[in-house]
Amino acid sequence: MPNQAKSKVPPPSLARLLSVFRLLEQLEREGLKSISSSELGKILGFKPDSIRKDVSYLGEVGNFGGGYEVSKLKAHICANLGLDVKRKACVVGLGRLGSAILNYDDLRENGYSIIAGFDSSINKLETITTSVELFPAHEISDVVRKKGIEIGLIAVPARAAQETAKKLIDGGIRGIINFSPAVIKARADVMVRNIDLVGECMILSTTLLST
Amino acid sequence: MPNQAKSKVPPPSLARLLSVFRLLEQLEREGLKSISSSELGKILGFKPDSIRKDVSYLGEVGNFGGGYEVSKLKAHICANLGLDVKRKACVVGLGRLGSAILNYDDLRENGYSIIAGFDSSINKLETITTSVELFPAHEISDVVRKKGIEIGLIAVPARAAQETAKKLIDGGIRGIINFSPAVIKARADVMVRNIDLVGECMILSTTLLST
DNA sequence: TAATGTGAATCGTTTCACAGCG
DNA sequence: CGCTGTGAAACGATTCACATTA
Repeated sequence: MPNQAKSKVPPPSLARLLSVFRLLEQLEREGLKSISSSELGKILGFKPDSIRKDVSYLGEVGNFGGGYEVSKLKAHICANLGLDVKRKACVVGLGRLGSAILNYDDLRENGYSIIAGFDSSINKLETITTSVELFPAHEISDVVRKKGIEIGLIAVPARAAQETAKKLIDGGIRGIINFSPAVIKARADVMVRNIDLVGECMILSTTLLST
Repeated sequence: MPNQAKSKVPPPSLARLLSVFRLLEQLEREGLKSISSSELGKILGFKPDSIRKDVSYLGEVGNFGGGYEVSKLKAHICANLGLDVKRKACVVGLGRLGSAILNYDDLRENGYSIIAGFDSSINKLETITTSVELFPAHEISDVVRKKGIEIGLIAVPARAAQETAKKLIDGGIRGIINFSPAVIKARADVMVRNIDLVGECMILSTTLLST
C-alpha cells in the first residue's frame, strides 16, 4: 500500500510538484478547501495541463467535477515523494553565507534539522553565536557518520569545495548542496546539486543583452 | 560583425556554456593553452558531444586536429553571450542572507557591481557596516531608476517578495533573482530566476528516499 | 457542466554517427 | 590520425484533444 514511488516522475515534474506542495501548505493554513489545476497554474505560473499530468504520475486524487481537495492532494504528494521524512543536515564553511544558511528558519520549518556546523578556522568557531553545535573541519567525516547526517550544505571557497565534499562523502553523506562555483565530483550514489549565484546572474545578463 | 547572438541557443546549452566559460577563465589563469571537448566534459561532468554542439551554436572556433584554444574559446563565448558587459545590481532585504550577498566577492569578480542595498528597517540600515550605499525600502524604485540598476536580488521574507518585486519593476529593473520561496509575478520583459534552498533540499530528499 | 486523467501529437534536447579538416 | 562540427535518430517533456466522471 505504501506506494513506493517508482522514480518514474520526470525531473521537471518533480520540481513542479514540490512547488505545488508548498503552495498547498500555505493555502491549507489560509483555510482553503479545494482548488483546480488552472488555479494552481495561475498562481505558480505553470500550465494547468502540466500540473494535471504531474499529479497523475502519483495516481488519482482529483474530483472530476470540482478540482482537488487541498489537504488530500497535499497528503498525496507528501506521501508519494517522501516529504514527511525529517532529514539531518550540516553546513560546512561558516562565512557570511554559511552563517546565514546555518540559521535559515525556512529549512527547519520544512523538516530539515541543521545539527552541525563546520569551519577550518577555530577562531570562527569560537566567535559565532548559534544554537547549532560547531566543529572543526577535520572532524567532518566523524561527525557526519556518528550523527547520521544525510545532507551537507557546502559554503566554502571554491578551492576547498572538492576536499570538503570528500570528507562529507567519507562520512556517508547522501546528498550535497554546493553553493561554491566549483564543480564537485562525487560517487553516483551521492547526489550533488549546485546553487550558483554568479551563474544565475550570467543567465540573466545573457538573456537581457537585448537592451 | 558584433554577432548579435540570436537567442537560438537552447537554455540547457546556455547554462553549460556559462560553466565552460568560467572553467576556461580558471584554466587560462593556470596557463593552459589548449583543451579538447572531452577534457572539458570530464572536468565539468558533461558529454563531449553536448559541449561541441553547445559551442557550435556560437559558430566555429576549434582546431580540427587539436581541440580548442583556451583564450580564443573564452573570448568567443564571452563576446557571443555578452558576458563582457558589466551590470549594476542591488540587494533588497539585509538580513543574514541579504548581507552575505551584499558582500559576495564572486559577484564583483565576475562583472556585477552591487551598488545599493535596501531594507525596510531603518535600524538595520544604520547598524550594517558595508561599503555599499544603503537606502530605506520605500526608495527602491527611485534609486533603481536613477542609478540604472539592471539586476535585483531579493532576500526578503516570502510575504514581502511580491511587493519588493513590484518596486524593482517600477524602477525599471531588467532581471530579478529571488531567494525567497515566494512566487513572483513580473511582466514578460522582466526575467525572474528563483534560488530556492528548501526546494533543492526537497529534491535531494525525494531522490534519496530509497535509503 | 466543469474539471480531471490520459493517450497521441508536438516540440526541444541529447545522443549518435560520421564527414571534414589540420 | 584525432578531434571538431553537424545532420539524423532517439529520447523525453510539454501540449493538445477528448473521453470520463461527479
